[in-house]
Amino acid sequence: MPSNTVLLVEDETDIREMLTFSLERAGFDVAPAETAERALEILEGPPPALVLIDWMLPGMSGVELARRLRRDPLTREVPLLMLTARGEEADKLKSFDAGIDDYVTKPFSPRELIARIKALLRRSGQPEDGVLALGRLKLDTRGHQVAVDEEQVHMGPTEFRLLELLMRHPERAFDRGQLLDRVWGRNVYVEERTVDVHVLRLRRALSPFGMDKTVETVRGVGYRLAPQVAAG
Amino acid sequence: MPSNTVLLVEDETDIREMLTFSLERAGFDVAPAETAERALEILEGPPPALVLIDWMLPGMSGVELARRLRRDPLTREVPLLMLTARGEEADKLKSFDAGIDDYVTKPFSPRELIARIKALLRRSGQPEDGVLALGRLKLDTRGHQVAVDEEQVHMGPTEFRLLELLMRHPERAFDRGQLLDRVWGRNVYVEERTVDVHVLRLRRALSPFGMDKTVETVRGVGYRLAPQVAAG
DNA sequence: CGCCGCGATCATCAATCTGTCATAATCCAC
DNA sequence: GTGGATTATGACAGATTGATGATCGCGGCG
Repeated sequence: MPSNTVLLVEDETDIREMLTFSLERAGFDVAPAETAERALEILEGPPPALVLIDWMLPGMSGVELARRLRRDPLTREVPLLMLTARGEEADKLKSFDAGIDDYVTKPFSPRELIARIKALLRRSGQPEDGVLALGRLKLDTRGHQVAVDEEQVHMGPTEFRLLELLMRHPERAFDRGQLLDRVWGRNVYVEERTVDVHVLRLRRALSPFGMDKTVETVRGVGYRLAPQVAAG
Repeated sequence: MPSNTVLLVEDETDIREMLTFSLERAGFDVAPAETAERALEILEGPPPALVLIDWMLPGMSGVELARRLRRDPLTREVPLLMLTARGEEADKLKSFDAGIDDYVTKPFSPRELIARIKALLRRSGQPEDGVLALGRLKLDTRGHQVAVDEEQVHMGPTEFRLLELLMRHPERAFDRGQLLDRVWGRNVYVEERTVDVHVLRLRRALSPFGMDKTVETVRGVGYRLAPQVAAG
């Protein structure tokens, strides 16, 4: 992880201080800016891990600031989170149009905000929700549990995420690099062979149910869900 | 949405007191608020089972308050009932647009109001009598009592609310942040690890009945009700 | 006051999970 | 078949994460 800093752009002093407090409490370094202009100055330095922008700002608006960040190659990939008091569709659209990754509507709990930030940092990936069912396999993302024929299966967190990814893309084979990116996270340095070990562990967890062949090896490539399972 | 508390937002003192009386008589806990602003303050704590809002309020209007509640992830699912003096179509539409679940036109009889409230709670999956039953577990939201096989179980208030939340969402796993928001209330700065301690206390309270495994740990995530209990 | 019940933290211990190796198994092309 | 390449496995040491017991503080109540 590069710079653990969150650039916070918020003009209202109370909110800015409250957020600074919450963020630091959550282990982030905070670079507070009162205006978009000040934010741009700060951005002359090393890019932050994430930018948190209030929608309403004196001077340059939050949206305009967002647009600029997106135009600059140096900040193009920094996740943007918008704070807004209104939740109207137009605003949402405008924000996403400006390249916002997520937005939080006031009032929000600091905890919720932190959760969103972490989610964003973890990856600007797809949201997860619901029950994935494939053949005898059932994976509940909400309840964080896996079952074969209604019977609970225990596995570690990594194996869970691995299985989830595979079940979300049943027909597809992933090479180890892709698995590392999508299950472990982008900038995590882990030996590719480690994937093998976790696949093994996943297979072990499923084998008591005779489903150890659920995850197939694609020699020279990587792994995928077995076609008959994928077919459901 | 823990507790069988009704959040009542009504500026006219007479009506507010009358309603408070009726509601309590019907077995609800009541959190009265004179203004929308005050209501929002109350909503910093654990979410109520239902919100009853007067259409006309000084300051922020009832509709605006309703909109806010709908935007907030924590209150999005709480049933909303609007009180209005006028019954015009336009108003109705506006209310439903704001996410109101039902509305009652003044003048109304307390009996009718209570009936509507119960209907709403029933529809949103809450037991009319305030008793949640799951397997051997029985939790009375009105009497604030828990029983296993008809036998009383003693536990602290926090453990009670914790169990209530879990029983209301049997299939779901909550992370510590969510538990803090929903059981303790938002904007409450409490160490996440504190959740562990209360889970421990809840388990202790249940263990004399061999139900200490009722609350399961989901490693790396948080806690949930054990599936077999959830199914029961 | 001093006792109690309850709640929040902290320190510490225990359970599991993780990433890597080294080594055995397999597979494929020749 | 044989050899090199690719995977599967078992074993480990360290790192995380959860469980637990003890402690401190607060507000209610004799």
